[in-house]
Amino acid sequence: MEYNFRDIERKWQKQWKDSQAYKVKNDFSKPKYYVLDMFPYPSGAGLHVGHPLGYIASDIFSRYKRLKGFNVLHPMGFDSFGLPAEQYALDTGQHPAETTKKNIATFKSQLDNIGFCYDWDREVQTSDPKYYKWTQWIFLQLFNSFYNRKTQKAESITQLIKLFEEYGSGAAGIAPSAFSFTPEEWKTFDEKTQQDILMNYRLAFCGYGEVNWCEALGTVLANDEVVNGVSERGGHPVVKKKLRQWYLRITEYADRLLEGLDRIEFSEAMKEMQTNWIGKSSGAEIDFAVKGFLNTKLRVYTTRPDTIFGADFMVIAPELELVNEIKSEEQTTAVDEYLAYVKSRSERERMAEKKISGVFTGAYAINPFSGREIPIWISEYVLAGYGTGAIMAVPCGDERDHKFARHFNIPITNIIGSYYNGEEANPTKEAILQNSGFLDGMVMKDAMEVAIQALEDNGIGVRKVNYKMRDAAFSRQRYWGEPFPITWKDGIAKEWKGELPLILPTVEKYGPGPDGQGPLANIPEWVAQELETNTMPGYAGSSWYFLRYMDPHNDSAFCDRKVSDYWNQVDLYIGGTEHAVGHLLYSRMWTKVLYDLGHIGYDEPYKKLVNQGMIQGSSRFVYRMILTAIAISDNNKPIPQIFISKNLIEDFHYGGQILKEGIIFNQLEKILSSKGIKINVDVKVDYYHPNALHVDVNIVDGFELDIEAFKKSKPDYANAEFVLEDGKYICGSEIEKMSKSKYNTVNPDDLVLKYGADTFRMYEMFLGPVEMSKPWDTKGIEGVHRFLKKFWRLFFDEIKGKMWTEDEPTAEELKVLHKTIKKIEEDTERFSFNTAVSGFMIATNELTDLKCHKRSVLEPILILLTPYAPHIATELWSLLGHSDSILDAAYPRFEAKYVAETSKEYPVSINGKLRTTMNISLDAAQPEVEQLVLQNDVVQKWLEGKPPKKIIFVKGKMVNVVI
RNA sequence: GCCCGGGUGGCGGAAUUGGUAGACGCAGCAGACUCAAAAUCUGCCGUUCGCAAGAAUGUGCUGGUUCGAUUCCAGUCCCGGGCACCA
Repeated sequence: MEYNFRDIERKWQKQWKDSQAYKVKNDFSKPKYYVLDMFPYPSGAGLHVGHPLGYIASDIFSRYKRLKGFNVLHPMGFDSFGLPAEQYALDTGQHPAETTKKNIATFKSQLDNIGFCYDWDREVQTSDPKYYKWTQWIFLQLFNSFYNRKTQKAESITQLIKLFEEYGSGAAGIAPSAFSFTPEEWKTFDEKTQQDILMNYRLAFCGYGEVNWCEALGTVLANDEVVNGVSERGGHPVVKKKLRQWYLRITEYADRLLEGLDRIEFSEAMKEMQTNWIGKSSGAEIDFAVKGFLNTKLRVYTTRPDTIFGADFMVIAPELELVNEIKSEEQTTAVDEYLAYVKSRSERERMAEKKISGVFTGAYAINPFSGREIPIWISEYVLAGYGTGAIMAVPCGDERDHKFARHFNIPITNIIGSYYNGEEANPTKEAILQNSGFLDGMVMKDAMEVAIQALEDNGIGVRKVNYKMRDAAFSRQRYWGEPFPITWKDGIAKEWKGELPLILPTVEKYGPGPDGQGPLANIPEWVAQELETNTMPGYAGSSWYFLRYMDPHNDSAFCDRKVSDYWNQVDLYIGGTEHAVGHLLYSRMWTKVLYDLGHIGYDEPYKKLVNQGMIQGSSRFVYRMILTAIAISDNNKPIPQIFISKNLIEDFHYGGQILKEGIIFNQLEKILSSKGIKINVDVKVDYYHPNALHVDVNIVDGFELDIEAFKKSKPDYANAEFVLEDGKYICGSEIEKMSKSKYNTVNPDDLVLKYGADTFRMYEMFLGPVEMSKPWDTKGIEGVHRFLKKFWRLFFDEIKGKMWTEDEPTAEELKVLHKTIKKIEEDTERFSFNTAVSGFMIATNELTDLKCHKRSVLEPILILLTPYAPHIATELWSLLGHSDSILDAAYPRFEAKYVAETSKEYPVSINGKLRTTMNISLDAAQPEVEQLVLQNDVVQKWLEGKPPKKIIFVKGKMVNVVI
């Protein structure tokens, strides 16, 4: 009986479905384990081999935990709202709901092919009204809450009103704002005023923000859709435009988001990225008077108030209102020109720009301590959203300021003496201050406090903690997203009074509404109800989906509290680093809000996070010659497309001269002359290089092109001709992102069909560590497939049939078994799936060599294999005569006694270089080992009769003789 | 530009805590079985020198710490991810 994977996999996938083998019950009596994948966005391109990497890892771990006796929740769903579906709708006129439905069906069938243990009854789709009902509900929780700084948590907005009624704007816990009022005044305010004030505290609030506006497309663009100031699609100009936007007040949670990192198992890199994103810093805000302006102050934020005497110029963000106010007459033209330039620049470009640019405003700030006049500049490297949007530049201490000063010939004040070499800024805190007025003679880090104190005492500055993180923009001028359950009347935002969900209406026109509004503004009935026309962004639904899986059909709550208490935090979350800051921070914040409001019992969603690396595509190229300049057709026949094999490209011409002796030329002449075409060898080609075109990697074997398949791939290529090397067409290659447009995607379906799901699963794991990015290469899959066939042969021989016996195992066989149990268990626990796969290979090779076919050895290994290759394991388990399911078998226990060793082949080094090995008892101590080693021939040869300086012996590891 | 990763044979990778670099697999080479092929099995396989024994060299690059460095430290180059409206 041979390993017929197709039948086996089909049979068991059906059996699992029919028997509901992966149904997960909310059975509170069992210990739980929650494994979560970052759910996919169901793109039209379908699943490629990069997607399942994390899913296979999580599936293996889920099945492993199940074997260990846990009630395992391992759900899957779809992040089905998003921009690409809307763009596709715009392009094709199909409704996003339709295309999304189709895409999800494709994804699901592809996922099922791989044999995942999902309980599809728990599937969630963020675009499903039954789901987004609760996204809207949570949004309203945010809308109706504020952050109480005293209690350090979210509380109801009615509580805030109570505080205002009782204590006014000065109530404890209220963040300072521009409003200041007494309880009596609050009561006299009209509704609009009250609501405007409350809007400054709501966790979901409305404000104004700048977006990339493209007039020609009538739409807002993402930063990566803007290239060099124009839209990627169409190349239309893009400018900054202020629009009313919703925001989440995530900044109030900055400290708790930082603190929470100490309680969760994320990689240090991930924690660092989040910490840097939050960007907590402490320093001071300082108000500088502006020369000639009585009531205008320039407020800067600095982390180094100790360097205030070294501030040689100020830089303010070009978009600050202040610029127009203070610019001098002579500088007006220059400033306005610069503002126009900055308006066309994306934030990304501004930050990445190496070239120094800026303009002097003509105005001067006054150093409050020395009275020195400091010129005020504008430059794109200062962004309005950071701090106050203005910095005091200290060139001797900050490299960017230093370069700026050098570039514009601004004199540099040295306040750090010999710490500054005149060439490079030095950001030290250890220097003793000079030229610094009352701070002279102090060490910088001590001067910090003194400076802040002086600022506060004189009322010109305050101590300030700042965050780089900004409040999260939470609205999109788009159609395919959750509608806000909000109505606008007389400029007041109110909770929509209907029953949730507020259904996304069907539209005829997906195009943007008037004045930069979203497509919903085109619907008269929607506008008539005064409903919000923005929709929520992609991360709304994904910020809380882990909770919905626990209780997916609950119609009266987003998740029953008893259920969320049971499943609790996600024990293991697997996903890509590209979500390091966005999604992970947002969902951490949402969890904290839900916790604060008492809806769930924990404030961190994910206990442990494992990052999967990205699988890159290995693209293949063909090289097409351009013959129009040199080919002469004597009878006006069309010139065929000619493709040159990769290593011949350079062989065609040299210095513009066609090489008549070249390999290409001979072949080319043959091909062309048969078609009545001649090459004009006298034409000089100044520049000649063939076009490199992406070719579908699926019709390339390694680097060799399948020419027939290529000809069939496009009507254009049907009559193509090829210049070959050694009879083959060799393609070029490059590692790129896996994407449909690069023709480098590989569909898992094809591999499953050819090798089976078990082979595919194990091969994806065998490629390398899950966390690491690596290029996909289908070639090696054969090896894993051969391994499974070899494993099968331990049980069945093609000719002899059944091979297993009931014999007692030998010590050697037991050693293999227990070594394998240890290896697989340890590797699985530490997510080292690639080495686990090789562990299975080693075990199979060793048992084959030992001719071991004993049930008592094979059965435990079969259980170990189940999480990795569930189909073959289940089939063999059943063939071994079991009627119960191997999915719930007892995980084998490792027993050290079977693998104990008494001696070791010690490596013996001379001066750290390995020279020989010696078998020495593991009990042997230093003196005994030294004696043995000195007697060794090889060691004696190296010693040349001299005594060794030292002998280093690490028990169980190695011996090193130092001479 | 800033933040975070990564760099080891022809290729994917292993070396878990500073202790035998290259496990396992792919590709390649030689052989067995076969009319032949497929499948399977056996052996070789970092580089250089050598018949061999062996020696030298080798984990992006330059230094350092150590009896000993792929592993730790400093610097540097290259590649990937993120930088707030792609998901």
